[in-house]
Amino acid sequence: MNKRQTSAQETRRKLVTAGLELIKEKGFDAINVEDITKKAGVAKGTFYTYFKRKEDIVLEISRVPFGEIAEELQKMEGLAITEKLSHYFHRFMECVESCGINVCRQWTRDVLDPNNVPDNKDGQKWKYDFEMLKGILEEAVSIGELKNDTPIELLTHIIISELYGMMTCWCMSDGKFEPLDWTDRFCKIQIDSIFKQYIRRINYADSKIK
Amino acid sequence: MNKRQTSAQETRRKLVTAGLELIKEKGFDAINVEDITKKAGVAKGTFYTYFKRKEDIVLEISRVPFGEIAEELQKMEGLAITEKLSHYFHRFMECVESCGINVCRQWTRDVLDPNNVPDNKDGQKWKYDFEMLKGILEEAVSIGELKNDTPIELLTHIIISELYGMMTCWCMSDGKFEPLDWTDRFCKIQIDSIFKQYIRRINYADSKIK
DNA sequence: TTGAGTCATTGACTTCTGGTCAACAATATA
DNA sequence: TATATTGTTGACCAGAAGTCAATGACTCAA
Repeated sequence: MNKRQTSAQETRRKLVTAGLELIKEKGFDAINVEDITKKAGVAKGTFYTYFKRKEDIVLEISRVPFGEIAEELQKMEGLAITEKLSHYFHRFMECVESCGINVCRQWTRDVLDPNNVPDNKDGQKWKYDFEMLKGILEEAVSIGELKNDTPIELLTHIIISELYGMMTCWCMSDGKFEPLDWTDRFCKIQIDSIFKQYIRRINYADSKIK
Repeated sequence: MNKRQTSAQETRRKLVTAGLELIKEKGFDAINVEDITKKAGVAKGTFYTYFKRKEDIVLEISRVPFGEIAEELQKMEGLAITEKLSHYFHRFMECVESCGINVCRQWTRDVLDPNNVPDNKDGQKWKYDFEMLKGILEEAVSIGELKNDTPIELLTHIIISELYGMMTCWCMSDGKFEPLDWTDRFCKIQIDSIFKQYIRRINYADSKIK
């Protein structure tokens, strides 16, 4: 990587960091592009070298924490799908909590923005989540953990719906309840209920999920 | 009602109708206030006689259909709570479908907008839904259908989370699946699972919810 | 070493739109 | 009929997103 590339990468990083801090603190709508660039120490126009729209920086913010979850799941090979999903739910809400309400609000608002049609089809946060979960289910079917007639697309939608429902509800209620408490008390029951009819594992009764 | 009041009511109605049509067709962000007022046949400034912010018209749109659901539920006195909720979920998604993706998108986006702090505390759509559901649960506890230690606030949050999760997911996937199909295949299982541990009814096993 | 080409950076500028407000006109009231 | 009230109007303002031509630091091949 030459000097030019290093410097460009550094500029991008500064923008993302400045953006995250400002959105966390004041909320997406309350700040403008110039606030971000000022904090990052660059000119306004530079923002548009790295992002097409003001909104695009929000997706960037989710990339790191959610990338980590994906890695963790790959290391869980062999574990029951309910355990993987339980981990996913748990970590998802952990990220939600650490990113804060303002960032999460914007993730969901952005996903619902009809103008948000990135060139890259996977550019939307929820599509990334969707593909990741679908992969887990497909693997479970392929190793015989789930029945062959499991409606993968539908189940994936259901799980995404649970996750975004929790996140949305948490934001709506202004962070009234503890996301992790929520996950513990609720998600596991739901995961159990969603999969009961499709699961094959003999040792299911011994699963950690109750 | 005198002439002035009648005419004002009519102007408001024209604005809501025009707004609904335009949002349905083009989406909230793609239209501006002048588009709405032009279609309604009034001047731009008139909009702000009736609504504080452009966003406020979206809440107005949900008032009629969701008001109807509330009325229906009041007529269901005596029925099991699972049946009431099943009806609620069903009718909720019916409204979601009939209002269309663009309107639903905006409902959720609006609920997540930190600037959306109407004077009237119940001015936010989700708070209306919340109070309505909480009322149903409270009644169920008072008549002994649910145990006294039922965590009403938490369960209400969970149900709201299910509803908004479904709606959000439907919008995200661009209306890919049938909302009512979703309700039938999924919600009933979830309702069942959410309440299982709190329900008292002897005839629960005979409940229509399976 | 050099100089032509590349590309990140800049910030003034354009464009758009949400929201305001003072003047006006239609209606109510005494 | 005169005065008060209140819905209506549209020019205007403010603010912010996004553009673009000029700049100059850096790259690389000769």
